[in-house]
Amino acid sequence: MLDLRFIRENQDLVKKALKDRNLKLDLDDIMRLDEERRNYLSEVESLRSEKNKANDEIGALLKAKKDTKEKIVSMKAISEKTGELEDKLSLIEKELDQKILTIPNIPHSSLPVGDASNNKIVRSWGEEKKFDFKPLSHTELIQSLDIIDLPRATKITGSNFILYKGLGAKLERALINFMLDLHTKKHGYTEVSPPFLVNRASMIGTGQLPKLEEDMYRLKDDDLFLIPTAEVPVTNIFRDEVLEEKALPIYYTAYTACFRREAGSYGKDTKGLIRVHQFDKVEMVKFVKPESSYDELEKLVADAEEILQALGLQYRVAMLSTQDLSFAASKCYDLEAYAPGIGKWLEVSSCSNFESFQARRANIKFKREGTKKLDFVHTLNGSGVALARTVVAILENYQQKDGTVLIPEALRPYLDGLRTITVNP
RNA sequence: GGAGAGUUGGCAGAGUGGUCGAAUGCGGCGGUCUCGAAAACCGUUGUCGUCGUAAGACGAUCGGAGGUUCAAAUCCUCCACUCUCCGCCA
Repeated sequence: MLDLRFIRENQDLVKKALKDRNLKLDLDDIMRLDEERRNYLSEVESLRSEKNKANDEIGALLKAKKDTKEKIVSMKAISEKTGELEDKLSLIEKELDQKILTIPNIPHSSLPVGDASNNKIVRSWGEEKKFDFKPLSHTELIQSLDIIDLPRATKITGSNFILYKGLGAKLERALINFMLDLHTKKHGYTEVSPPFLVNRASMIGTGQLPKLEEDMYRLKDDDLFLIPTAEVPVTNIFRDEVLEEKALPIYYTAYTACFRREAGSYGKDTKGLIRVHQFDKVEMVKFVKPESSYDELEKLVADAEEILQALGLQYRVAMLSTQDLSFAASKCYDLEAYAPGIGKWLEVSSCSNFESFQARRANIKFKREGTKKLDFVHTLNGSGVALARTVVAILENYQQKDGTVLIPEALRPYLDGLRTITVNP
């Protein structure tokens, strides 16, 4: 969330952000509410002050063994009046708190303004694979190789779930290990393995709630949520904590399954592995000082890109436009790998700087050395990378004329040196 | 799942209805002493908010949310978490 005082003092900036994001949100209404709140607050606070004084006086009278009757009567009156105003104030505060949580982050000034068609391709890597045969789509490949069984996954759970089999399952595990190894050994991340279920406070902390509740799997009896991304548990590691300046930056990487209801997206990418309710992902999360967060974003993107490069997958990097940017982010790059079988660019990574937006919600601060000052950290995260779609890209890019799939060299050490995916026995 | 005990400032730990934002100890910071350091002594030491140019004044905060009361760290209810015992269990 944004700081209320910041909003108050920078209303034009916030209004521009809302406009650039194409959001209809009545900021004036929120500002009116804030003014009302502050008016009530002053009144309540001065009454409380009176009340505190009266209370002290009663204490003094009691100690001196004098009569307190009169004082108690007058304090009762103050108390009643205070109570009434406090009730009104708390209603206003509740409404205001809710509304503030619906204000998105301010897009960074470098972003293209407009809808997704304005996303800017900032660079590309690799070349389109040439085939001397007609490349198959991943849906055909997983069937013929018998490495992923979608009908049975649907039987077990429902549509858009995945059952990996044999080399399919091994490929998945190899990818996870390969990515974690690269990030921990080469990029300086510490591996963490967090819970896959989180509470409401964590979901609010990273910004999934209150806005996206219907997109989340929720366990009603416990009011817990299945994580849509490791970003949620990992960022919340430091919720309500004050970090030491010298501890920053902190780099974490985590493998988790990710669960998404994808409510309202029926009919879109419903076949195959592109849009599924559960997928594996290796995520990178950073906690950094504000002054370095944009440099850290570039490094984060490079870390994700290196995964795709090592896998030999053609990809491009898109800087998201203001309307394509997620609620909590101020700047985001998407990595899109090319899938020649279906002829599509697949979003396999999303790397964002949230500045202090999440840190403010989750209350993650750090103490600057030599000062008493507490500052919010900046948080970033990026997929490094998301798996189901990466599997699609690998299968479609590395397929051979005989219907087998070559295994990218970087993965072979994780697959006992195996070179090719052939039909599952 | 059942029974019991807890949750207080950076930490330890007192406080069971009224000058309690909270004793005391440790730690941190500043100072005295010292060539320097240690020890000792003195002082200081949370966070958030409102008003204010500022100095500052005031308010909130004793796990969270409600309630009782003129008044709550203290009493009551619910919830979360921690510990002990029992049950179940990968």
